[in-house]
Amino acid sequence: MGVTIHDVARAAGVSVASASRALSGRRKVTPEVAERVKRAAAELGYRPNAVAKALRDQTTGTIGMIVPGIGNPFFTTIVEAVEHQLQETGRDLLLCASLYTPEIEARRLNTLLARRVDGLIISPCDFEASAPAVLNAARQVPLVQVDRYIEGGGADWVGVDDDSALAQAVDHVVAGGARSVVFVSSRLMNSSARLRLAGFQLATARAGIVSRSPLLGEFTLAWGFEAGRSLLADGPLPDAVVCGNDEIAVGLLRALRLGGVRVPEEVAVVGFDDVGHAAMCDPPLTTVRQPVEEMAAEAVRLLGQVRVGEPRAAQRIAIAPRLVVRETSRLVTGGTMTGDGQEGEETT
Amino acid sequence: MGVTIHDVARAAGVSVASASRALSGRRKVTPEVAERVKRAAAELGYRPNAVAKALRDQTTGTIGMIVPGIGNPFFTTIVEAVEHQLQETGRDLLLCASLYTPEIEARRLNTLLARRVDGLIISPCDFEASAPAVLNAARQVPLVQVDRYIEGGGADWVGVDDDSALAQAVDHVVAGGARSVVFVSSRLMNSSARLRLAGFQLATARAGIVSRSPLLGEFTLAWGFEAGRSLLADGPLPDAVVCGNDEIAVGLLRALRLGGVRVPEEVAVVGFDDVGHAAMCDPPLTTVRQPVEEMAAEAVRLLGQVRVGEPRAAQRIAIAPRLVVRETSRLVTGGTMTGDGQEGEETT
DNA sequence: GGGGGCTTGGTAATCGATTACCAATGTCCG
DNA sequence: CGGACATTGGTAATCGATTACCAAGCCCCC
Repeated sequence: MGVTIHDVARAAGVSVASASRALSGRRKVTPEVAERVKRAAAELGYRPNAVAKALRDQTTGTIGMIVPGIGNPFFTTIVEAVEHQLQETGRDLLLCASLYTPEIEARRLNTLLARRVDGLIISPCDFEASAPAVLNAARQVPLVQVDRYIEGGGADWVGVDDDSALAQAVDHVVAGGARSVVFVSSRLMNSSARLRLAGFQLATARAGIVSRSPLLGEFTLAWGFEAGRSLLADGPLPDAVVCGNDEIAVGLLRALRLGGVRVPEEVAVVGFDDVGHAAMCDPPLTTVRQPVEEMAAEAVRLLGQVRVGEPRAAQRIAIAPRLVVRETSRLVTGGTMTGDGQEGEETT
Repeated sequence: MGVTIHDVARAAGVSVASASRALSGRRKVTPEVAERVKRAAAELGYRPNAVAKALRDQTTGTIGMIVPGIGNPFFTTIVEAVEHQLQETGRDLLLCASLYTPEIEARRLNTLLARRVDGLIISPCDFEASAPAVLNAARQVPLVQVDRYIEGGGADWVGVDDDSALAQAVDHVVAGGARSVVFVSSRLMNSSARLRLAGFQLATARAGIVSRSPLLGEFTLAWGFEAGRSLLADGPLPDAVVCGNDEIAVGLLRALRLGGVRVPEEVAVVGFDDVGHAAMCDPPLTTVRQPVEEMAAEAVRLLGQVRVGEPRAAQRIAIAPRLVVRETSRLVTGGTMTGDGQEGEETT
């Protein structure tokens, strides 16, 4: 604690200016001075104060990130990917959770702005309620939305191409012989839910398939389970169920299993995300893999392009995902695309 | 961007001192001045610069946290809990991942120290290699280890009581009739692996049980699967398998299922962590639940007690966990302790 | 030998908020 | 009415690193 560049300069017998120059190398100093300063710094254990540097330079080398919840494996994966990208450029991540609450989200935005982050990456929790705070923040600092976005298209966004995703999912089950397909997802509180439903409807229409009215609840295991039960109760089962995320799919699978329905023989099930437990549930889940690493890279890249106050059309980047076929859907192609993709990370 | 307290003072027609005082309320000003200043601040959209405040106050209101990986649900859960605790006191979390690599970990420690975090919470990735950097950091700033710790006991630690955990696991399967028990875990690279093995050995000895030699690999699904296969291959199966974490347990379950072994009828399986997918694998896993929220609260509390440079015996706080009985072990008690504990969080 | 130009070191301003210290004014009481 | 004391506002120092600006010294060539 507390050895400053003044101490280093004194120990080396030079001025603070020379010390700073010797250490940063931004202007030349005699080799001898450089040597003395560097040794003094090493001996004293000098560690430049990033706070002072930030104040002077008007840049903190810090990016703020806000996601609805870190308990959710999908967001976790994005956070991890973003952290990874930032490390490449020596920046650090200031992480916050909005707990799916617009008010908390707005507060977090404010503290991050007060901390003078160099940029913001956010997945706004609510399509409408998040809008004012997000737009306001975007006026102060480069801001990129990931996955979810706010209405109006006022800020840059990076996400998955939901149309492509749902088309792949629907085409896959149709190729497997399905003639009736149900979509089980979340109510339309956020952009993802909206886009996925739209993508599903587009894909089924194009495939000329009967799509029964979608079941919309929450992006949770519990809702998946409940939806599964109501499918069992409500008469003839569809040939396939496409889910808005993997949690729903897993809950649904469990309900079907308890109901004695065989998957994929009687009903095919497709999830969305391929994050966390999709590969290890039973049977392993066919799902659409979110291109998380690419999304993070793209978000960080975009962040570097935004110039605050310089009006510019908001960018929207949708990355095409890939369907990962496992065992909850019938394989029809000769060449399998089966992937496991479980990296097996260490725990505890 | 860039309205400072000087701007506010000028707009209100007072000095910066008065403006600061009116806004912070740390000294009295005439109601009239207070009113003028507050209105000016609101009109200009003044947002105090936290960087300048940090420089002046020598405190950033930021806690640094380093975990081996955020991809891992166990660490994610701790991060979430710590973030939650910090919010209570208005502090923010600067999050880093060491990627299970001591060198990266040391670098992250350095940048966090340079950013003058007010404290550090770390789960050191290596029992030995992490020690120098962690001890050095602990000399500069309050530091608390969570879950994993470094050799020598030189820094505070909060974690689970592994002896109690393993005793509960072993006693449970023994009560269910098991006479031979195998421990499948990670090689002893980190403290958790060491303590859990020790706890297991203590518990089996006390129960007078035959414990075959433990299988030690990694804390991964893949290793659990491999261990399960070798159990199947190596002759008579044990009555029960206790695992070092849930990933291992899930991998093992899958190997046993493929081998046609019924769980829990032929072999009982117990995991460790109860985080992520334990409740939703098939059959739902009996496991020891880590008291994550308590650990986080305790870590944050400890952080507040540490005074750097004030020599003090390192604290070690081991919180007793609770066994959550699900379906991979036989129930023997009349009153079941079955818990599900799946909160069902939103995704995407 | 002298002047132009280059190199290198030092002094002090800067970033923005806080606050120690001083000054001015008001209040109260003998 | 005068002095002691309380209250409130302002000025300037502070936190630590960077750098604009200035000055000194040196080289080179005419």
